[in-house]
Amino acid sequence: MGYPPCLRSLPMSSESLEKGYEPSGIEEKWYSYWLEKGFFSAKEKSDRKAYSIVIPPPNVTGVLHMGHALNITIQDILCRYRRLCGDNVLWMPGTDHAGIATQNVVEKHLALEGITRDHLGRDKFVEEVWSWKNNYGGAIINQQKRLGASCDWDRERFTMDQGLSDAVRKVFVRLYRDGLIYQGQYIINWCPRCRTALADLEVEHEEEQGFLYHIRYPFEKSTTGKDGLVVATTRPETLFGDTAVAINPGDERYLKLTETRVRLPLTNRLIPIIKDEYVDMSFGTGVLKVTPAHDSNDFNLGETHGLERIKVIDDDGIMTDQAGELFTGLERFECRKKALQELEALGLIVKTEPLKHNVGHCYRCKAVVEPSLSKQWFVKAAPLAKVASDAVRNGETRIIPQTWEKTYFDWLDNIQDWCISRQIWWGHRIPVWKCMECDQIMVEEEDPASCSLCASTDIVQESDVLDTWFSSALWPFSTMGWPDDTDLLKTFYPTSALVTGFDILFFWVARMMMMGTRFMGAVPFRDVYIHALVRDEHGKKMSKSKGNVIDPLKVIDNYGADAFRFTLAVFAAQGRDVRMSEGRVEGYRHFVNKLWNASRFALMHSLPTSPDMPLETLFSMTDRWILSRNRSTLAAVAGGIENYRFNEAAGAVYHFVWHEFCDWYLEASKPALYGKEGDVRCDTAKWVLAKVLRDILVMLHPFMPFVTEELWQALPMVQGSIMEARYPGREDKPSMENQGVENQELTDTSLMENQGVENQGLTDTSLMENQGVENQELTNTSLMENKPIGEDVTEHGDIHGQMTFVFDLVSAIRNIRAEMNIQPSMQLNVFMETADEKERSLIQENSSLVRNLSRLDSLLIAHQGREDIPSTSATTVVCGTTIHLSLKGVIDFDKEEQRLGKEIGKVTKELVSLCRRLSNESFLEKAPEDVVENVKAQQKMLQEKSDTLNSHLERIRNMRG
RNA sequence: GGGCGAAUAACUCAGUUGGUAGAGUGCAACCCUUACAAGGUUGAAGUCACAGGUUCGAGCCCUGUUUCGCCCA
Repeated sequence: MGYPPCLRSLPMSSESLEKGYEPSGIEEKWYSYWLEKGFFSAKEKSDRKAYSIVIPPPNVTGVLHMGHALNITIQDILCRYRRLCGDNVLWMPGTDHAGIATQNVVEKHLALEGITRDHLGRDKFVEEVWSWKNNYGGAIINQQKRLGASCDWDRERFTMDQGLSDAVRKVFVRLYRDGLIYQGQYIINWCPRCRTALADLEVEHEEEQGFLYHIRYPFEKSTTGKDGLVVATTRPETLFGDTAVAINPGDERYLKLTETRVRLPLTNRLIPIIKDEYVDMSFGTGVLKVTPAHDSNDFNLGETHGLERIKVIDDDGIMTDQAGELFTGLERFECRKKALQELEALGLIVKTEPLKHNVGHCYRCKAVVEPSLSKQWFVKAAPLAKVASDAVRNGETRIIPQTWEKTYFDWLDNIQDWCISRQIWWGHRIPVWKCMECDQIMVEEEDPASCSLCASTDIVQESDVLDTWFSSALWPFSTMGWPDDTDLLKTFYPTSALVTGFDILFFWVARMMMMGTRFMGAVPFRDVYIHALVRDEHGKKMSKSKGNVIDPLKVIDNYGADAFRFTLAVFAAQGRDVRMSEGRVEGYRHFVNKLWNASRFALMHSLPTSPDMPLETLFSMTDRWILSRNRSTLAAVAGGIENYRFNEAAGAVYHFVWHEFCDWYLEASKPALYGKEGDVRCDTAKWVLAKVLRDILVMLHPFMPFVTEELWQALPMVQGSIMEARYPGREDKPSMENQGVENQELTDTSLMENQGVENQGLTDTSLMENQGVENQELTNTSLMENKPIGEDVTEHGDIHGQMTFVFDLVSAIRNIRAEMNIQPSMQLNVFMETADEKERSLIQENSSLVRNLSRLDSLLIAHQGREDIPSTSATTVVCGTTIHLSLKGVIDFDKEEQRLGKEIGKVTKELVSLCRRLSNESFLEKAPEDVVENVKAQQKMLQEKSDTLNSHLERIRNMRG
């Protein structure tokens, strides 16, 4: 055996780790190492199972916020985990061109120099935007890298790239030819500040305090002007565009009305009184002013009644000359004020009452949106939506958590046509040409040179561009080279998962589903994982302290990317809101440090340089226990990630590392590691230590890539990067696709099945781990395999339960020490008695462990009922074992009495609750047998405990008395 | 107006087939025990928003109420 004697194992002074973990420097180092090695690169063709994710492309103008950080972290966890499973992983990164937002940014930029886009002209302006994009755009990409994102950066895409633009064009032309894109004159949402149409979705409704104005419209034949119909409106300035007033035919108030026309105030126009069921009798006066050019409902009413449409507000939000001399040229809200003044003067304002109502705002610039009549391009959405919605109904795509399916269905099943034209310059220009000679319309993939009908060369391209979301909708396949039938598409489409916040479920997810099913004939992703949102500065809600926005990059600076990521993984489980708490990140930074120091400790003990288990091994119970816990944790973490329960995965490994590995195993194995139990035990303990630490790093790697790599590199028995490691028990698992989440739960047994996998067919990367394994037949087992070392169940019962008992003994003694204020330095003598043979042998087998961990001088074990119980002792009970701490000369009877009283109180309380259940006949009758048995056993044990404690209390009192 | 979600320890939040509540931070006491004071040991702390119901048993299921938030019209 080539292992150095334990006694010679000295700390590796030169190579030993720093005392605390310092992320800065380390993160940069490993990130560039990974890039150099090409670990993030996907193989276009591979025998390995494919796993793919396309990133939700952030705006090219964007900067990383908490929402992005959460989103990126989750995707990175998935991708890194799948690589550890041996999958061929593609994580496609990129940005979108964010038409309106980017144009706004560049316009502001130019404004500083006193330049407007009109000065420049379209071509020059677009050039400016490109140059801005190339200089300043995509800052977010580098910010994503700081988080550790393992995207395949060589494939980074931008929605305005040539290939993606070609895809956009092809899709537009096909949809047009299929009759699913049309141009039409409808009411759309107009942003007067951005000077463009918006889709319905791009309007944010906010409740505002406004007024409901009751305005009298005199009857045509009124002589006094005092009789007429009173309309109620929140928008008096649109009055100039009224072409009717409407009442409900069933409205009793107006049954006897004979008048047919009213005179529109502030103008001389006469407008008809129409009747329509649509009118809501309960709102206001029951009389509706109808403005077909500035309200979508009025537009529909105008359609059925053949009303004129008069536009009174122009594209800049200024009143047109249709508003009459007095009001023309006024800004729309100025006009409202002035019109009210005038109406007041004329005595036509009947009433003004406060009203909370919803006002639409532009989602880009927050200006109040103007519903306006306009000629725009639309996608006929219903047929596409049907397919997209059915795909989820059939289970071709799963939405997780499932509750979001309802929202998804509701929207798609009631979908409105999608306004896709934008009156801006930055974006994909609509591929439609019009012949100025013969009005022929041409919709082409290639720019036409002349009219297809009359051959005139006087043709003009549509000036509008497409909605950015139109190109984003193609993202899962346009980024992979569609319309070409590329290897990338063959390998990675449909993608495995999409990870996003619910805020773009409609904007993006639903539309990708529509386009994917239409053009690829297959859904774009198998799973959609919807995570919580971290609301920020504009987010309606952050923290109580106002305006307290936390910058993710600052968090990384302060706590390290690993701690931050781990925190986000824990947050991922939450509902719809995440409130970022820096304190929590700090807590998990402590965890990173804990891991660091545990590794540091391990490395001080000259871990084996070969992954093979020593020939001669002697596992202690603690060894078997930690190996068993290690296996369970591997399974729990894998299951958590595979089922998108990141908090469970993170929680499982956290608990294992800190509260099992560090708190118990490391402490328990110290004597062996320090050579106090002989060479064989020393080698065995080191091997177990190395094995478990190795697995811990692997299971933590998806969450904390940097520190795990740093530590991995320090491990003597592994080679290469942790990114080349394999997740124990998960190698070459069959595809998860088409399996229900419920069925994916990993169990210990499923891990066992993969044990003893032959090393023959390993891929080149995994070979690295097994270098130096020359003599297979001589080695028992390797660190890298997951052989069933340390069975969970022995002839005495389960190892976990057994060790829990032993640890409870230690805790019980510590408890007494603390409660009795006994100095830690004071070595005690303990006497344990039990009638239970199993407990007795457990104590015996672990007596040195118990002595070490609870600082005992001596530990005596005996059958119950012995007479030589130390007279001055403190007593407690664990399961069937009574523990007596000899406190000769130092016992404080008051304290002991107090302590016993407290403990008895606790036990009694539990006992009462148990007895109450057991005395309930229907409980005994109806509850499952195992539950009843369990309760009975508990009751018995607590009763014994109570008796023992009471008799001891008695004795103490006697002693004192 | 329709829909969805939240209410659990002082704070931020977990808690998936209903079996008697957990984590991080904070708090208290004691400890520089040779990996870690960013640590260790021990402890205190919850009518699981409210009111009913189903059940042997409800944080969890059902009904209603209150407060807050979001989405859609």
